[in-house]
Amino acid sequence: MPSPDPSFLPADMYPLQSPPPQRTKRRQVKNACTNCQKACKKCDDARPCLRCVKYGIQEACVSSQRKERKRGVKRGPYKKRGPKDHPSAFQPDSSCRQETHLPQPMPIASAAPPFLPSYLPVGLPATFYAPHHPSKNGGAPPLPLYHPYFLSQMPPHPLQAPHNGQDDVDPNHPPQPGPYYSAALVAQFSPSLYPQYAVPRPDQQPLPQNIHYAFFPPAKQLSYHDNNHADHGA
DNA sequence: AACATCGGACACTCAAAGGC
DNA sequence: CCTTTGAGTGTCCGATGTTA
Ligand SMILES: [Zn+2]
Ligand SMILES: [Zn+2]
Repeated sequence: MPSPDPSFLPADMYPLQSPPPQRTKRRQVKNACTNCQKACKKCDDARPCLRCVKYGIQEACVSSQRKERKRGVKRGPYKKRGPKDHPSAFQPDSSCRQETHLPQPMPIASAAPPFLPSYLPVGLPATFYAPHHPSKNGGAPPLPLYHPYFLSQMPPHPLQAPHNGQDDVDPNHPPQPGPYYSAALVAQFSPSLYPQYAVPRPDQQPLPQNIHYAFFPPAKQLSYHDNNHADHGA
Protein backbone atom coordinates (compact mmCIF):
# COMPACT_ATOMS: atom_id res chain seq x y z
CA MET A 1 0.00 0.00 0.00
CA PRO A 2 1.42 3.35 -0.95
CA SER A 3 2.13 5.83 1.77
CA PRO A 4 -0.90 7.95 2.46
CA ASP A 5 -0.57 11.56 1.57
CA PRO A 6 -1.06 13.57 4.73
CA SER A 7 -2.31 16.48 2.73
CA PHE A 8 -5.36 14.47 1.82
CA LEU A 9 -6.65 13.97 5.28
CA PRO A 10 -10.34 13.57 5.85
CA ALA A 11 -11.97 16.66 7.22
CA ASP A 12 -12.31 15.09 10.62
CA MET A 13 -8.68 14.22 11.01
CA TYR A 14 -6.29 16.81 12.15
CA PRO A 15 -2.58 16.95 12.60
CA LEU A 16 -1.26 16.85 16.11
CA GLN A 17 1.48 19.25 15.21
CA SER A 18 0.65 22.18 13.07
CA PRO A 19 3.50 22.46 10.59
CA PRO A 20 4.66 18.87 10.10
CA PRO A 21 1.56 16.72 9.75
CA GLN A 22 3.47 13.53 10.17
CA ARG A 23 0.99 11.83 12.41
CA THR A 24 -2.76 12.23 12.60
CA LYS A 25 -5.18 11.22 15.21
CA ARG A 26 -8.56 9.91 14.46
CA ARG A 27 -11.26 12.02 15.94
CA GLN A 28 -14.35 10.37 17.31
CA VAL A 29 -17.73 11.77 18.05
CA LYS A 30 -18.85 11.44 21.61
CA ASN A 31 -21.92 9.53 20.64
CA ALA A 32 -22.56 7.98 17.31
CA CYS A 33 -26.16 7.55 16.28
CA THR A 34 -27.59 4.08 16.52
CA ASN A 35 -27.56 3.60 12.77
CA CYS A 36 -23.92 4.44 12.35
CA GLN A 37 -23.11 2.45 15.42
CA LYS A 38 -24.66 -0.69 14.01
CA ALA A 39 -22.98 -0.19 10.69
CA CYS A 40 -19.64 0.65 12.26
CA LYS A 41 -19.58 3.77 10.16
CA LYS A 42 -18.54 7.27 10.79
CA CYS A 43 -21.08 9.49 12.42
CA ASP A 44 -21.04 13.17 13.20
CA ASP A 45 -22.34 15.44 15.88
CA ALA A 46 -25.27 16.69 13.88
CA ARG A 47 -28.68 15.11 14.22
CA PRO A 48 -29.63 13.80 11.86
CA CYS A 49 -26.15 12.82 10.92
CA LEU A 50 -24.99 12.96 7.35
CA ARG A 51 -25.05 9.24 6.93
CA CYS A 52 -28.66 8.98 8.04
CA VAL A 53 -29.55 11.84 5.76
CA LYS A 54 -27.92 10.01 2.93
CA TYR A 55 -30.01 6.96 3.62
CA GLY A 56 -33.16 8.96 4.13
CA ILE A 57 -33.59 7.76 7.68
CA GLN A 58 -32.96 11.02 9.41
CA GLU A 59 -35.98 10.55 11.63
CA ALA A 60 -34.39 7.40 12.99
CA CYS A 61 -31.15 9.14 13.79
CA VAL A 62 -30.86 9.12 17.53
CA SER A 63 -27.80 9.11 19.69
CA SER A 64 -26.86 5.82 21.21
CA GLN A 65 -26.90 5.27 24.91
CA ARG A 66 -23.69 4.72 26.73
CA LYS A 67 -23.47 2.04 29.33
CA GLU A 68 -22.70 3.03 32.84
CA ARG A 69 -19.23 2.20 33.92
CA LYS A 70 -18.78 -0.48 36.53
CA ARG A 71 -17.69 0.60 39.95
CA GLY A 72 -15.70 -1.09 42.64
CA VAL A 73 -13.37 -2.87 40.27
CA LYS A 74 -10.07 -3.50 41.97
CA ARG A 75 -7.04 -2.72 39.90
CA GLY A 76 -3.98 -3.79 41.81
CA PRO A 77 -0.80 -1.77 42.24
CA TYR A 78 0.37 0.51 39.50
CA LYS A 79 3.56 0.06 37.66
CA LYS A 80 5.48 3.12 36.66
CA ARG A 81 5.30 3.83 33.01
CA GLY A 82 7.90 1.97 31.09
CA PRO A 83 9.80 3.42 28.13
CA LYS A 84 7.59 1.75 25.60
CA ASP A 85 4.67 0.05 27.17
CA HIS A 86 1.88 0.26 24.67
CA PRO A 87 -1.46 -0.78 26.07
CA SER A 88 -3.17 -3.59 24.27
CA ALA A 89 -6.36 -2.72 22.53
CA PHE A 90 -9.49 -4.04 24.03
CA GLN A 91 -11.88 -6.15 22.05
CA PRO A 92 -15.30 -4.57 21.75
CA ASP A 93 -18.38 -6.62 22.17
CA SER A 94 -19.26 -6.53 18.52
CA SER A 95 -22.17 -4.18 18.98
CA CYS A 96 -21.98 -3.30 15.34
CA ARG A 97 -22.21 -6.83 14.01
CA GLN A 98 -25.94 -6.87 14.17
CA GLU A 99 -28.08 -6.74 11.12
CA THR A 100 -27.73 -3.39 9.52
CA HIS A 101 -30.65 -3.21 7.21
CA LEU A 102 -30.80 0.27 5.97
CA PRO A 103 -33.59 1.05 3.58
CA GLN A 104 -31.46 1.77 0.57
CA PRO A 105 -28.29 3.58 -0.23
CA MET A 106 -30.30 6.61 -1.07
CA PRO A 107 -28.17 9.41 -2.42
CA ILE A 108 -28.96 12.78 -1.01
CA ALA A 109 -29.95 14.11 -4.37
CA SER A 110 -32.71 11.55 -4.72
CA ALA A 111 -34.27 12.78 -1.54
CA ALA A 112 -34.89 16.11 -3.15
CA PRO A 113 -38.14 17.05 -4.73
CA PRO A 114 -38.04 15.77 -8.28
CA PHE A 115 -38.49 19.19 -9.76
CA LEU A 116 -35.59 20.62 -7.91
CA PRO A 117 -32.13 20.27 -9.38
CA SER A 118 -29.31 19.54 -7.01
CA TYR A 119 -26.56 22.01 -7.22
CA LEU A 120 -23.61 22.70 -5.07
CA PRO A 121 -21.76 25.97 -5.11
CA VAL A 122 -18.14 25.51 -6.00
CA GLY A 123 -15.02 27.51 -5.46
CA LEU A 124 -15.76 28.19 -1.82
CA PRO A 125 -13.67 27.36 1.24
CA ALA A 126 -13.94 23.83 2.54
CA THR A 127 -15.56 25.06 5.71
CA PHE A 128 -18.45 26.22 3.64
CA TYR A 129 -19.57 22.69 3.11
CA ALA A 130 -19.39 21.58 6.68
CA PRO A 131 -22.31 21.33 9.05
CA HIS A 132 -22.59 24.35 11.23
CA HIS A 133 -23.28 24.12 14.92
CA PRO A 134 -24.70 27.24 16.43
CA SER A 135 -22.20 27.76 19.22
CA LYS A 136 -22.78 24.90 21.58
CA ASN A 137 -20.78 26.43 24.37
CA GLY A 138 -19.80 29.71 22.87
CA GLY A 139 -16.36 28.52 21.99
CA ALA A 140 -16.31 27.86 18.31
CA PRO A 141 -15.32 30.78 16.15
CA PRO A 142 -17.64 31.56 13.28
CA LEU A 143 -16.94 30.08 9.93
CA PRO A 144 -15.14 32.42 7.62
CA LEU A 145 -17.72 32.19 4.94
CA TYR A 146 -21.28 31.00 4.78
CA HIS A 147 -24.03 30.37 2.46
CA PRO A 148 -26.61 33.00 3.38
CA TYR A 149 -28.90 30.32 4.70
CA PHE A 150 -28.63 27.33 6.87
CA LEU A 151 -31.17 24.60 7.15
CA SER A 152 -31.97 23.95 10.73
CA GLN A 153 -33.32 20.53 9.93
CA MET A 154 -33.79 18.48 6.88
CA PRO A 155 -37.01 19.29 5.11
CA PRO A 156 -39.55 16.49 5.01
CA HIS A 157 -38.97 13.82 2.51
CA PRO A 158 -41.36 14.36 -0.36
CA LEU A 159 -42.27 10.69 -0.42
CA GLN A 160 -42.82 10.33 3.25
CA ALA A 161 -45.99 10.93 5.13
CA PRO A 162 -46.74 14.62 5.11
CA HIS A 163 -46.88 16.20 8.48
CA ASN A 164 -50.14 17.97 8.81
CA GLY A 165 -49.94 20.69 6.21
CA GLN A 166 -48.53 23.81 7.70
CA ASP A 167 -45.97 22.77 10.14
CA ASP A 168 -46.72 24.50 13.34
CA VAL A 169 -44.45 24.14 16.25
CA ASP A 170 -45.51 21.23 18.34
CA PRO A 171 -45.55 22.45 21.94
CA ASN A 172 -44.57 18.98 23.02
CA HIS A 173 -41.72 18.84 20.56
CA PRO A 174 -40.31 22.28 20.10
CA PRO A 175 -37.79 22.61 17.31
CA GLN A 176 -34.35 21.72 18.42
CA PRO A 177 -31.88 24.51 18.17
CA GLY A 178 -29.55 21.77 17.09
CA PRO A 179 -27.24 21.36 14.16
CA TYR A 180 -27.46 23.49 11.13
CA TYR A 181 -26.54 21.97 7.89
CA SER A 182 -25.11 24.33 5.42
CA ALA A 183 -27.66 24.95 2.78
CA ALA A 184 -24.97 24.19 0.29
CA LEU A 185 -24.62 20.71 1.60
CA VAL A 186 -28.26 20.08 1.04
CA ALA A 187 -28.62 22.59 -1.69
CA GLN A 188 -31.44 20.67 -3.24
CA PHE A 189 -33.61 21.83 -0.41
CA SER A 190 -33.91 25.34 -1.60
CA PRO A 191 -34.61 27.89 1.11
CA SER A 192 -37.10 29.45 -1.24
CA LEU A 193 -39.08 26.25 -1.24
CA TYR A 194 -38.56 25.45 2.40
CA PRO A 195 -38.41 28.85 4.04
CA GLN A 196 -39.51 27.40 7.33
CA TYR A 197 -36.33 25.37 7.47
CA ALA A 198 -33.92 28.02 6.44
CA VAL A 199 -32.57 30.68 8.68
CA PRO A 200 -30.32 33.50 7.66
CA ARG A 201 -26.80 33.42 8.95
CA PRO A 202 -26.31 35.36 12.15
CA ASP A 203 -24.09 38.09 10.88
CA GLN A 204 -26.00 38.74 7.67
CA GLN A 205 -22.88 38.29 5.63
CA PRO A 206 -23.99 38.14 2.03
CA LEU A 207 -23.15 35.37 -0.30
CA PRO A 208 -20.37 36.25 -2.69
CA GLN A 209 -21.60 36.97 -6.14
CA ASN A 210 -20.89 34.88 -9.18
CA ILE A 211 -21.04 31.63 -7.32
CA HIS A 212 -20.91 28.69 -9.63
CA TYR A 213 -23.06 25.73 -8.94
CA ALA A 214 -22.13 22.24 -9.84
CA PHE A 215 -24.23 19.15 -9.70
CA PHE A 216 -24.43 17.60 -6.30
CA PRO A 217 -23.25 15.05 -5.58
CA PRO A 218 -20.09 15.50 -7.60
CA ALA A 219 -19.55 12.57 -9.89
CA LYS A 220 -18.82 9.77 -7.45
CA GLN A 221 -17.76 11.38 -4.24
CA LEU A 222 -21.17 10.78 -2.78
CA SER A 223 -20.48 7.14 -2.68
CA TYR A 224 -19.47 8.54 0.68
CA HIS A 225 -17.66 5.40 1.43
CA ASP A 226 -16.61 7.56 4.26
CA ASN A 227 -13.58 8.54 2.33
CA ASN A 228 -15.22 11.87 2.28
CA HIS A 229 -12.40 13.76 0.73
CA ALA A 230 -15.00 15.80 -1.04
CA ASP A 231 -13.48 18.89 0.37
CA HIS A 232 -10.15 19.01 -1.29
CA GLY A 233 -10.61 21.94 -3.53
CA ALA A 234 -8.19 22.15 -6.34
C1' DA B 1 -17.90 -1.37 -9.64
C1' DA B 2 -20.52 -0.27 -5.90
C1' DC B 3 -22.22 -1.46 -1.74
C1' DA B 4 -22.60 -4.15 2.78
C1' DT B 5 -20.46 -6.45 6.48
C1' DC B 6 -17.50 -6.72 10.28
C1' DG B 7 -12.60 -7.71 12.48
C1' DG B 8 -9.96 -5.24 15.02
C1' DA B 9 -7.08 -0.88 15.65
C1' DC B 10 -7.54 3.19 17.76
C1' DA B 11 -9.71 6.89 20.74
C1' DC B 12 -11.87 8.25 24.83
C1' DT B 13 -13.80 7.96 29.65
C1' DC B 14 -13.38 7.85 34.30
C1' DA B 15 -12.86 5.21 38.87
C1' DA B 16 -9.13 3.27 41.52
C1' DA B 17 -4.54 3.80 43.05
C1' DG B 18 -0.94 6.61 44.43
C1' DG B 19 1.36 10.89 45.88
C1' DC B 20 1.55 15.13 48.38
C1' DC C 1 -7.27 16.93 47.94
C1' DC C 2 -4.85 16.33 42.95
C1' DT C 3 -2.54 13.45 39.58
C1' DT C 4 -1.59 9.22 37.36
C1' DT C 5 -2.80 4.95 35.57
C1' DG C 6 -5.04 1.75 32.67
C1' DA C 7 -9.28 -1.19 32.28
C1' DG C 8 -13.52 -0.65 30.21
C1' DT C 9 -16.15 0.97 26.53
C1' DG C 10 -16.88 3.35 22.42
C1' DT C 11 -15.98 4.81 17.40
C1' DC C 12 -14.94 3.77 12.84
C1' DC C 13 -10.92 2.35 9.36
C1' DG C 14 -10.25 -0.61 5.97
C1' DA C 15 -10.18 -5.50 4.38
C1' DT C 16 -13.22 -8.65 2.59
C1' DG C 17 -17.57 -10.54 0.97
C1' DT C 18 -21.80 -9.82 -1.68
C1' DT C 19 -24.69 -8.01 -5.14
C1' DA C 20 -25.98 -5.58 -9.41
ZN1 LIG D 1 -24.71 8.66 12.40
ZN1 LIG E 1 -27.63 9.07 12.14
